[in-house]
Amino acid sequence: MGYINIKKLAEELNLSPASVSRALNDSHEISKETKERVWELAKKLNYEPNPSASNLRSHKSKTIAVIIPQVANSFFSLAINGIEKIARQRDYHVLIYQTHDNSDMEIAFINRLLNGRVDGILISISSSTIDNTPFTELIKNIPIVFFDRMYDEIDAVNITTDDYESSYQATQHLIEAGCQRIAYLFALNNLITGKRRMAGYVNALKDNNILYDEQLIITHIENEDEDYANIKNLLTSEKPDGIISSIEEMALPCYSACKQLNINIPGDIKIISFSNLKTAQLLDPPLSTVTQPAAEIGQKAAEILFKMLDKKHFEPKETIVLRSTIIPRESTR
Amino acid sequence: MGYINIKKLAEELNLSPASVSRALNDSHEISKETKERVWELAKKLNYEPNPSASNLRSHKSKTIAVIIPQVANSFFSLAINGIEKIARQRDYHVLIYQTHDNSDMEIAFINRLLNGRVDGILISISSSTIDNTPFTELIKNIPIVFFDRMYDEIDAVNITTDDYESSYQATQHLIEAGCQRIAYLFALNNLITGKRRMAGYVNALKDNNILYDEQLIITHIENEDEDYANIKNLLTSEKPDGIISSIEEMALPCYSACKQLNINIPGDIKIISFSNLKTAQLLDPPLSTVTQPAAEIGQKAAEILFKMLDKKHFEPKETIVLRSTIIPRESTR
DNA sequence: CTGTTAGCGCTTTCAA
DNA sequence: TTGAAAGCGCTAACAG
Repeated sequence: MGYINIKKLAEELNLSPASVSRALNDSHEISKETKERVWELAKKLNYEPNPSASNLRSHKSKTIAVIIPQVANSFFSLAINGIEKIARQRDYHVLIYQTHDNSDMEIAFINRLLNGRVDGILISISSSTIDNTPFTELIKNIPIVFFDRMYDEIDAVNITTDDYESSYQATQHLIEAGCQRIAYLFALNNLITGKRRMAGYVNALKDNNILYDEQLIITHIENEDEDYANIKNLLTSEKPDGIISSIEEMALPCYSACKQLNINIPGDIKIISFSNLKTAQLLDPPLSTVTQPAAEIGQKAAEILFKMLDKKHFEPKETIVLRSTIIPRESTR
Repeated sequence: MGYINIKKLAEELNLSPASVSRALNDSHEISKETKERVWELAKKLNYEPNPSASNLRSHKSKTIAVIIPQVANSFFSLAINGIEKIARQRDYHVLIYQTHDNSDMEIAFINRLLNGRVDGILISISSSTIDNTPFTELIKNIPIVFFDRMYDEIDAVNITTDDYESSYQATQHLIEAGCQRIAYLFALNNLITGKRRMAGYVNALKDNNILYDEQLIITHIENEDEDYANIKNLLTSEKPDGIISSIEEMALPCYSACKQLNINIPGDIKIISFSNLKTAQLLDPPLSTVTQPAAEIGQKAAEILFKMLDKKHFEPKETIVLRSTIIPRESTR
């Protein structure tokens, strides 16, 4: 196809190309009957407007970009799901970019998107990001919504979950279950997300008069084997009776380590993790989780972005907080 | 940005826009020193070409589309991972469309993509697809590569896995483990993928002189609750001692049902499933799997598509088969 | 309500 | 090796 264009439609209908264009875009300055003649022929000939031409002229790409660390991740794939749903409702197209937690890629992607390829950007920043200065400039040039992983300091539109509160509650949950030596698997430490989760843990300990012990903190590193070794070491030398994992990716090796060391879950140690694993209840034992409303976060982020695009001006900066759900599973065993 | 365009670069450099364009595209009819002058200024001014203008004129969008049933799925998210990797190497952009297994959406998406928005399409067709006639036309209009879920009958480029062989081997594995009444959880029944997996099961039974029993087949339906009820019913009334699940989405409820019915895995029943779950070994008990090389399939599909785009003609129709891995876990218990 | 004209930013002839 | 000119298909501005 593509052979059929507005000019041909116009000839066929004895109209000017401009009128055809207006009719196709449902302009109010075209009579209803003309519109219907145009629509009928367009449909009959299977006409699809050329997006490049339209975009070049109108400066609207009907496309948004999603920049995330990784697609193959339970949270992000669900978020994309939500985003795509909203985009489709609006007849928008969705571009995907993976940073693999490399913040340079992030900046490079955005710079490549400032030329009109997309109307707006949804981003979850990489955990290696420290310097936010490039972003303070970028968000002036294109509508951006941050979701889940965002900056603390810059004035942007953010969609996030109640990281502090849910982490606090998860800790409280373990304490009420009798844990006194609760270890914390620390990740996303450059991000406000990670800091808040940590703070929830620390404050819950304090409010329960349990001493914070640095020896019980393991910080996530890139290397899987080292991570695993560190966790194993923690389990043997510190003998915690509870563990909070701030990411799914650390809870799973922790499970393996417990099995290997013959540490009984939840008898010897209780584990709760931030996780969106659909199969959590089938793990051995079922994994207690802090589950984020991932798809809803994606949807909400997309909705806010479209609101910004509709209004043709940038939204007053705001942060929307959705609530996570704590699902304890120890009892089911 | 976006304010800086070729015309401005040309003025600044005392060159014609045409020469600047040629230099930026590394044309061989431009002197090396001119190219370098252009590149230097372009970089300095952070120039990014307007993709709409470029595409409108050159009919190259540097964009591919990925049409899949669902992002939030272990196989497809890994496949996207592989696709995005190759696309980035080629400086291409990746659009994502979810069909939610609705074949009408599929056709609608493709029709919307025939207007130059993308240079090529990677597609995994929906399991509800029966009629392939729209596709026989579509694949003449744009380069398309089918991956994992494709048509049997049409002459297209396909990337797939050894569904028949791996299913045969999985069945053989259960038989060698002593199973005699092996049930089959049948899905993707409209697709050649599903048919081949079924055929592998049937032929393995035959080659081992085990009677094929229709009562042992459960066909996947959309409704989760009904699926679950059917599986439970199968377990109680037919008492199989082995189960092959042709998709992950049926193996998981099967696990739950066994637990609920106090059927011991793998003591009373052995289960193996087509699955790409990274956490398979943490399930209770560890899940024996037929694992597809998901990311590699995505990569390969993208590579072939780019080969088609490079050659500017359509690839001779071919089917590339990658091998799945069978991972038995019963022994680890 | 409809037509005419111009031009978005780029690439591609054709000519020098 | 470079420049001038045309035009991809569409829509916005201006007329009428």
